[in-house]
Amino acid sequence: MNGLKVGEVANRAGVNIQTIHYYERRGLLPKPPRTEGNYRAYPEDTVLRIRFIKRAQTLGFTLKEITELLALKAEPDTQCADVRERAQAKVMDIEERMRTLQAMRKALTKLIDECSGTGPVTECPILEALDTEEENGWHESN
Amino acid sequence: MNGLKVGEVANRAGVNIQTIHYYERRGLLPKPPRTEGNYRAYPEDTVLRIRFIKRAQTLGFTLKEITELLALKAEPDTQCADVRERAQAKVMDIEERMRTLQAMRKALTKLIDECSGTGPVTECPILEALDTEEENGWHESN
DNA sequence: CTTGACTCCATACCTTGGTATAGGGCCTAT
DNA sequence: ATAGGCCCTATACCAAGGTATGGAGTCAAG
Repeated sequence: MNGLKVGEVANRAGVNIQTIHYYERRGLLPKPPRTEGNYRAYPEDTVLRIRFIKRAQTLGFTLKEITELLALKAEPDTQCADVRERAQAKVMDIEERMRTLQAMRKALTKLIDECSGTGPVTECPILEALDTEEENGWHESN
Repeated sequence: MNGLKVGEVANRAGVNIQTIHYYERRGLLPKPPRTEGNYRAYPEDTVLRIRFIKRAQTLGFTLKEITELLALKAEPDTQCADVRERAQAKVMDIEERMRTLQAMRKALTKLIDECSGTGPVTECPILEALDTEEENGWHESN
């Protein structure tokens, strides 16, 4: 009997079984052939495919995007530039999220600086800002 | 009849009605008194409270954390330092997320630089890296 | 008195990436 | 043949922050 059982794949790839089934449902893993007893019999390279998925996740790609990357990879007509484009779009996306976080951090540290950290909460500039704020540097020069 | 109806509050605060009910269920808004006909009759300051919540969200606080901030605010014994502490913790949290994004961006731009953007996808260094990568600068000096 | 706008409540649905559970079947060793 | 360890499917559940829907009640105007 050639092929790995799901638990074997899960062990080797370092994910759990449900995740593998989930990826199959999502279309990230092709449906493997079955044994007599209806067990999935995975080809060896399934482990590599799962690792690919996991690495792409650490780079910030969503499962939906990874599905697309895998499709590009499988398609022989794909140009390398197509992949590069996705990667560049993802960088833009990451930079956008970084800008949001920077704006948050800036606004927060400003409030923290204004707060002596002493006295009752009724005079806390942080809460006062949240109560009445009109303008706090969010909009210009974030 | 004193008190605002939920639709009025929603309009003034710029959120929708379901959100207000949701905040009430979550404990972010106190349960308002009811009219004869069982309509919620909100005090005026409910609008301010909702705006407080929305502003805190733009600073990165979750609804759970905002619930705590509101509790601190209501508690007369609270020291300003308590609030300041939350804000500082949130800054740490934001910085952690920024580091994650920076690591992603670094790894991605490295791959993009290695990719000429020409040729078939079978030779794409980006996909190759995802297939076989052992070490890509994620761990040291992120 | 009826229509339309508003409100009530409970419940389900959405996204993303899984995890958990129940009730069954398969396979191997003893 | 029976116990233990796998595996199967379907379904529900989790975080987070809402959004949507359905059926019923309320209220003011015409």
